[in-house]
Amino acid sequence: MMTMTKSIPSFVLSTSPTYHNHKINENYVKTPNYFILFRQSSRTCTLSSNLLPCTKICSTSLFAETSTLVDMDENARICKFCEVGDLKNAMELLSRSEKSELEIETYCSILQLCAELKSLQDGKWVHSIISSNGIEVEGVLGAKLVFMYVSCGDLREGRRIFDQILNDKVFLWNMMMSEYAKIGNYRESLYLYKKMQKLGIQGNSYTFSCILKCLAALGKVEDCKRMHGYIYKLGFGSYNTVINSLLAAYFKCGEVESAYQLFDELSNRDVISWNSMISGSVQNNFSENALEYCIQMLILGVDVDLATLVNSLVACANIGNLSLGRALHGYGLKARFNRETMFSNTLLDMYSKCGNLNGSSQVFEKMDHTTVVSWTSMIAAYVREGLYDEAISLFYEMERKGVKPDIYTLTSIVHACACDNSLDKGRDVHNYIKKNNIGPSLPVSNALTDMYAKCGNMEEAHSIFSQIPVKDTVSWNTMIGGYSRNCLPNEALKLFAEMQKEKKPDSITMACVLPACGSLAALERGREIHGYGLRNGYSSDLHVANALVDMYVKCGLLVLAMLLFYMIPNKDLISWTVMIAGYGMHGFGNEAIAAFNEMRRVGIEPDEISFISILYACSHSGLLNEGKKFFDSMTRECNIEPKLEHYACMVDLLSRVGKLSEAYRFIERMPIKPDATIWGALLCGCRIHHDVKLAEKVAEHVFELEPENTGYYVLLANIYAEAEKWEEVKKLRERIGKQGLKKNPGYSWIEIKGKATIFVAGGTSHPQAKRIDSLLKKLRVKMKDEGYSPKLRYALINADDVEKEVALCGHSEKLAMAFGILNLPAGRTIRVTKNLRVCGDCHEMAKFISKTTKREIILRDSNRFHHFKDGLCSCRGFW
DNA sequence: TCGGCTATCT
Repeated sequence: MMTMTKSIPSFVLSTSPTYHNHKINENYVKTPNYFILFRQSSRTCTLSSNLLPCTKICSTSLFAETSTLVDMDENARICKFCEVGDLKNAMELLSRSEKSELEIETYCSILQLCAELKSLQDGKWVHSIISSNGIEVEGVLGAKLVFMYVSCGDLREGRRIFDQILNDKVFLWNMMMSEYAKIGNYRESLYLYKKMQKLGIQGNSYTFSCILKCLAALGKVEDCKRMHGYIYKLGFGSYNTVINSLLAAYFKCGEVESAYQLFDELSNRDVISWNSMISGSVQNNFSENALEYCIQMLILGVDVDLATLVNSLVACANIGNLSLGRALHGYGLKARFNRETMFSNTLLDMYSKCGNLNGSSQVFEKMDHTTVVSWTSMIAAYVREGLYDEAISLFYEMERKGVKPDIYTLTSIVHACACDNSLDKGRDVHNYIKKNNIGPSLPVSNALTDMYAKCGNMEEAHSIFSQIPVKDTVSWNTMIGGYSRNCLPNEALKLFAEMQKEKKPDSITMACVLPACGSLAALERGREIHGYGLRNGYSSDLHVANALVDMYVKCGLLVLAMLLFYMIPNKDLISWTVMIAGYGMHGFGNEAIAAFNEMRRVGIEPDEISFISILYACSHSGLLNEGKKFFDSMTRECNIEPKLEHYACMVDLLSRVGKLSEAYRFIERMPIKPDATIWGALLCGCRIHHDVKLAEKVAEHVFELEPENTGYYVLLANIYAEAEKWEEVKKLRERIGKQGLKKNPGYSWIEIKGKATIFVAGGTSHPQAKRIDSLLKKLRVKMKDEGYSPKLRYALINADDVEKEVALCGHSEKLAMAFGILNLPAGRTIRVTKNLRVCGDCHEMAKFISKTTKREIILRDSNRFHHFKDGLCSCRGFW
């Protein structure tokens, strides 16, 4: 029954001798050579499917003598099956064997095979046989069982046995520790290390590599340093693997200096050490240093491997060093690394990040083997250049070529749609994802949330967001930022509060939520968030610093904003733009100009947005000539084509200073079609300068372009009212009524003790309504006594003067100011925010209140800030 | 060791 059907297979001879005695050696290699050899050979020789000829395990070379093996015992036969990887027969034989005949070695042998084949089921079966045979689980057998369970992925059961057997094998301890490290349970790994020390088991180089990795992952810098000393004390200082792990640990912890010092003192550097320096520097944003190490390697003639080139190319990409990137490209070609897909992929990405799309395309086209990474990188390259359509068509081309997109591809392509602001294309991709049953993954869901938010569809964005089972920081940030960006600041703040219960906000969260505080003028909330940032070290982040300056500007604390601005060490274009706009909003045109010039002096070139800021600042301070000069310098010096926003600023500027016909001509000569805001700016000027005739002409343009915007009808109505053309006011009201339009209601709010109270015009529902009313009446009387006359024209009602006064008294900004006086301690600044522009009568009254109550009033309207102090306003009439 | 998603300004 046991016959040998073929001649002796040669592969058996190459079997590793260590295999047979089942010694667990310390440095166990997961896929031993014999196994690979076996697999390769098995293609050329067929073995008897049933039973194999066996021999005493150790005498492999005497296979020929064993053609008749009837006398072989069960143990040897099982081991022989194991040796050739035939688990099925080995298991069968094991099940049939008498328990008294089986040796520990045999169990070990079969458990080893189970581990190699990762067959948990068979392993468990062997375990149950061992138990039912009454074999005590200890020593070598225990270790083997642990090894089997851990190898098959059942760490829990492995650990249970590990704890039972009280072993002193370093290998097994190392294995347990590294398994815990693999699943990210670094604490358990460290716990085992401590236990091991207590038992007096000396670690080896593997132990230290693993422990360093865990310490680094947990950010335990001091422990890493202690370990550093300990390693040298124990004499592991000459082990490259240990020292390289130490280098990696220092880099992981951000201890760049310690890593550099260690490397400097290192006499025995191998290529891994060098590569660690390069990749560690890159990880810590020291790409320049990384490239220096790379160059040193080349100079010293150290062998450069793929990792060296890949990491160095990443460094080139990070700092945009195209020339060195090209040189490394050349080096890689000579060394024939261009066959390595990873080399080409990195290269492709490097060219793109250095702004050389052509280079990317060339690399991509020359590649013999493209992978999904190559395609994704190419797609990202197009997105980087703003070529969204190209990116999207490349995505579908890749699809047609049968390359399956992964989550990187999908996030990239969804991002492309987001940048393209194209809801339709985004939906297509979303549908593609749904149709292809690509399970929702966190990054893709985040990207989809972002895409819908960027396309302005917050309902869809929220729907995706709410369906994410376990949200990460990015999910929350995306949603909060989406609300901020889409003018839903209350939703942003609400979600931020919700987030705090589940996830720790990071610096990006701050940058996402601060604009919401700014737009609500929610100073208290903004301050709280600022404090949170200070406590967590986020406020030194440039994005956060910029967002803070902007928030304080919009909450009316210009001085604080300035202070923070000047404390930013590395101001970027956005820092300057925020500050320039801030000066502008608060009526400090000359300061804005000084800042703009200073920005250019320090070498930061303005972009179109900073030009909007400076033009806006000029118009709000009535600086006509300066504004004209900036407008001219846009094209002449900076090569920036003025857009609608810039023209709007210029029309605004001309109109405010009373150059209405010049503004009209300016609009007529515009090379692009003026929109409603352009004509609206002129209409506003007509009101300031009481030009009814021109206003009527301009208004028709506005109504044609934006018939649904009630603000413009109200503006014209005001112009008529101020000219006391009550008939026209009435006609206009009818026109609004006929079109079913409703006037955008004016409301103002004031924050007291972190709580915002909102007032609407004529509102009487507030618990303090009576007190507010009587305070306003008293102030009105006092105003008249001191020679102020109410600006009755702003009442927009054709009624007698008393009625008009009553109507004016109920304006929301007055109610909010009065509420502030009644509820804030004496001398405290009153900060009121209004959704529309401040009314002229309210403006007058605010001046008076600031004088008579000796209070500073800071009123933010939809257009700018008004600082009232001692009866004067900072806007000096330019509003 | 390569590629992705979140942030500041009119």
